[in-house]
Amino acid sequence: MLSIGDFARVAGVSTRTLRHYGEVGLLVPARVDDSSGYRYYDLAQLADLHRILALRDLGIGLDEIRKLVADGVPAEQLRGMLRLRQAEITAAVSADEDRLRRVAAHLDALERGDEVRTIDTVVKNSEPSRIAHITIAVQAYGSEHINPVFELHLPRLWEALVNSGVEPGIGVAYYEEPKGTDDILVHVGYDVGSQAVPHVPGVTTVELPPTEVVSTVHRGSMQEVTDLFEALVRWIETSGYRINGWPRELYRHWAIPDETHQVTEFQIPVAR
Amino acid sequence: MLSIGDFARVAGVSTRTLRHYGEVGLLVPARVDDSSGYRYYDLAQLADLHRILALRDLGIGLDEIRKLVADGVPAEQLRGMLRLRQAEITAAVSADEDRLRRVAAHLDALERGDEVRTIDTVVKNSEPSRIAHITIAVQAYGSEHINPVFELHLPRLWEALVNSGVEPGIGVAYYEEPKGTDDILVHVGYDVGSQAVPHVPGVTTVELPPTEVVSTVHRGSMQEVTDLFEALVRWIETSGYRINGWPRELYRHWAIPDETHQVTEFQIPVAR
DNA sequence: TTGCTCCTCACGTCACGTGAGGTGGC
DNA sequence: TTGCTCCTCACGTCACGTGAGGTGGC
Repeated sequence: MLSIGDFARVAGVSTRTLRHYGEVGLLVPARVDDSSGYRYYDLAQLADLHRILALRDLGIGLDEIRKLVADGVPAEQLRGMLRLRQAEITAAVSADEDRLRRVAAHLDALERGDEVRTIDTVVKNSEPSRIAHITIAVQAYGSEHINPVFELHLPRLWEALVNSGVEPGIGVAYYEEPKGTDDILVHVGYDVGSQAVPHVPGVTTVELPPTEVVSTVHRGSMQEVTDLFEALVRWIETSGYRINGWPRELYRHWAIPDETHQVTEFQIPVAR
Repeated sequence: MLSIGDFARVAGVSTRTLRHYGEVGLLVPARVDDSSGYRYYDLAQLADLHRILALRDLGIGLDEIRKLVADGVPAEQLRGMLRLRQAEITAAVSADEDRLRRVAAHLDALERGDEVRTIDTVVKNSEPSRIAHITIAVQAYGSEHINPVFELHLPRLWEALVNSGVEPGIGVAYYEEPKGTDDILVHVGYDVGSQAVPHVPGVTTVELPPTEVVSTVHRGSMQEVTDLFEALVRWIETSGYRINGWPRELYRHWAIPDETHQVTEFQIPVAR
């Protein structure tokens, strides 16, 4: 018979741990003194405690351990638990390795002194959206090519939608680079939710399915967002993701002419 | 201005999370309605939230994040945090990989149907101990060689100690295999704690320093413990440890002649 | 009037660590 | 009498998830 302190010392655990295991019925003292409440353990219980500690070390919860030892640790059940834990730990390792790459990507962006704070960048699932848009081909990115699309064509789309009884939501654009040409197709329009959109020449309605995206929020003017875009692409590559779709811009808060209050979300679909 | 639900949807978090961030002062709504208590967020806060989520994703605690964003996320401080997290995650990964090897070692023992339940095996730090022992050379393990040591020589050691006024603690043995010979040196004696041991011919007092050991508890007779010992060595090797000292036996509960209640702890010093 | 969104508590999670305040044997 | 060990509460941990019970606008 050992006192709780001696037993704890022999096993290399704290007395609090032993009391806790008693409380949850995992390992109750062989004898508890009636008057003093002192706990006494039998040395034979050292084997039981070892078994508990071994299972705990593998990351099995005390509840599971209790069931397991109550059943006498049948080989089949133990094998199942171990296989399960193997899968769980493997998943945890690869999640941590992914995380490690993301940390490295942020550090890399810091080192190269990227203007852009990649630390504002987040990986999330984009909401599904349905947009009514027009499509215009341009020669290159850069405001001298892009601006006309927004200034000439977009107001007409707005008008057409409103005239058809459709209430436009936030502005959305995505940039497609078809193979075999140098053109860039600017698709730009408005979120229309679940509203029916009557046929308007030149206007297409598409569903943007929900997808994993790397997202960052930009405040202010859309001049000079090319740097931000490039930093984002670099972050994606460094962090071990792969670009998996056309980049999008969501004009969350449209504020013309006071561009400083404008809020734009950039999204690039990604996959592992 | 967005309601909490809309803001949550845009950011891809739960409303509970937003309320929590408000509670802890990490991200308070731009406006709270006086009468209804409704929270309203500014779209400009989406960038702040993204930053919080990005840092959280790296495993940084909300408290740390609060300090960081309060200071405007200075590059130096951010770099420090990221480096720290890098080290922490790396440590977590390698701990998980170790764990994975231990799981595999248990599974391996199950597969080969080892008599011995390696699941009783635990890695712990042995208590430091001081023992007074005699040393006898034998030809091989096996009871026909080992038993005489215990039956002939050990009782005399006990007597000598007691006669010298020393109170022997538990029995301890360790088995040394010196290079260049086939002999096995059986060191066997008693724990003497901090008691002074007078000189007795043939008796040596040594400190067994605390060390990381793989330990398992055996109940019953010491016949046929060779299988257990071999399974233990196999477990050690499969689980990625390295044997780092001579194996020990601690006779935690000495019960002769009723050997079924005997409790022996086997320890093998290990390192990574 | 019926859904929908929003509100405020407040408990639960997991395995103990860490006091606080008190008692019994050498 | 002074240490030492042991005892029983009971809060704290971390970032929310999950009801419970209730309210205000379309």
